Amino acid sequence: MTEDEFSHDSAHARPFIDAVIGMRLAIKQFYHQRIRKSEMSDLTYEMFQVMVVLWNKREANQQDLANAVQKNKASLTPLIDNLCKRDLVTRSTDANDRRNNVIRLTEKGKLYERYIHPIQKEFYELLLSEIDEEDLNAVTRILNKLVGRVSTE
Amino acid sequence: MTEDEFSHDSAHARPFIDAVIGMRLAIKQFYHQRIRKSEMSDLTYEMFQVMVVLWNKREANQQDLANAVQKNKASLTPLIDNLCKRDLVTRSTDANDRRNNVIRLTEKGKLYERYIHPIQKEFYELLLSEIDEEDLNAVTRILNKLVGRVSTE
DNA sequence: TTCTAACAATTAAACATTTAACTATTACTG
DNA sequence: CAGTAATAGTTAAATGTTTAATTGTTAGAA
Repeated sequence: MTEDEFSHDSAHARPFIDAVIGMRLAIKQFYHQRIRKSEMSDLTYEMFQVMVVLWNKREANQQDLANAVQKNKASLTPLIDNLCKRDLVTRSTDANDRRNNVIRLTEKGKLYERYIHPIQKEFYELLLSEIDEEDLNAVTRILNKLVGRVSTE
Repeated sequence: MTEDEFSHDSAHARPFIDAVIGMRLAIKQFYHQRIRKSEMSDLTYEMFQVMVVLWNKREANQQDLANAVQKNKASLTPLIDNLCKRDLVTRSTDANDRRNNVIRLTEKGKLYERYIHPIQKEFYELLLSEIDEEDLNAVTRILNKLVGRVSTE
C-alpha cells in the first residue's frame, strides 16, 4: 500500500462524518427558524430542547435533563438560568435530596407546549417526503448502533 | 384523531433527531479523546476540523474554510486566531482580492498531518466493525438527501 | 458511629457559535 | 466614470460548551 492509498483509505469515514454534521446543523437551523417565527420566539434551539423534555416529563432534576438532551451538566446551569430569567421554568432544591434541584414548568412555560406540535409535524412530514418511514427507522437504528460502538471506545 | 394521537404522531421524528445528535457527539468525543492523547494535544476538535481541510487543500480563504467545516464565517475568526496563536497556520491578505485572507499551514502545521491517519483509520474500522460498508454508504446517502430537503425549507 | 466515596450543581477559564452591523474591497450597472 | 450592490472578514453582544476543581449532600463501608 502506497502512502496515497493509505491516506485515501483512512479518510473513508469523512463523507459519513460530514453528513452527520450537516444533518444536525440542518435540524438545528430548521427548528430555530420555526421557533423564531412562532410565539416561542424568545427561545433558542438549546432552550427549546430542554423545554421539550419538560413538556413530556413535567419536572426533572438537572442531571436527568442534561442526560435527556445529551449535554454536559455544566452546560445546563446557564441554560436553566436563562429559562428562569424568561419565566418559563422554576428551580428549587429537592427536599428529599438536597444535592438535586427540581426544574418545573411555569404556567407560561406550559402554554408554550401548544406551539410545538405543528413544527414537529412539519419536520416529520418533510423527512417522509424524501424517504419512506422504513428507511428513516433503519437510519435511526444504525446510528444508535454506531453510537453505542463508538462511545465504548 | 384524539389529542394524544396527535401529539404522539408529531413526535415521530424525535428518535431520529436524538440519534443524529448522539452520533455527532460520539464522533466529536472520539476524535477529541484521540487528539488529546496524540502529539496534536494543543488542538480542539474544532481546530482539528479546520486543519483537516488545510492538510487536504494546503491553503484556502476563510470563506471556503467556513463552508468546508459547515461553520459560520464569524466563527472562523477566533478559530483561526487560535490556530495562528499556536503557530499552526498563517493568515495573509490575498494580493489578488483584498477582501480575502489566505490561510496557509506553517511547517509545524504540516508536521501534524502525520498524526491524523491512525485516528481516522481507527474510527473507520470501528464503524465497519458494527455495520457493513454498504450500510454505511447508504446512511451517508440518505442523510445527505435529507439535508438537501430540510435545508431548502 | 466515623470516615470515605460518590453524587449534583456550580464556578472559572478557555473555547466556540450566532446574529446583526460594520468596514474595506470588488463587481456590476447605467 | 459614478454610484450601487455584493462580498470577505471583523466586531459586539448574547448564548453555549468543555474541563477541572470545588462545595455541600448523601450513600456506603468498616
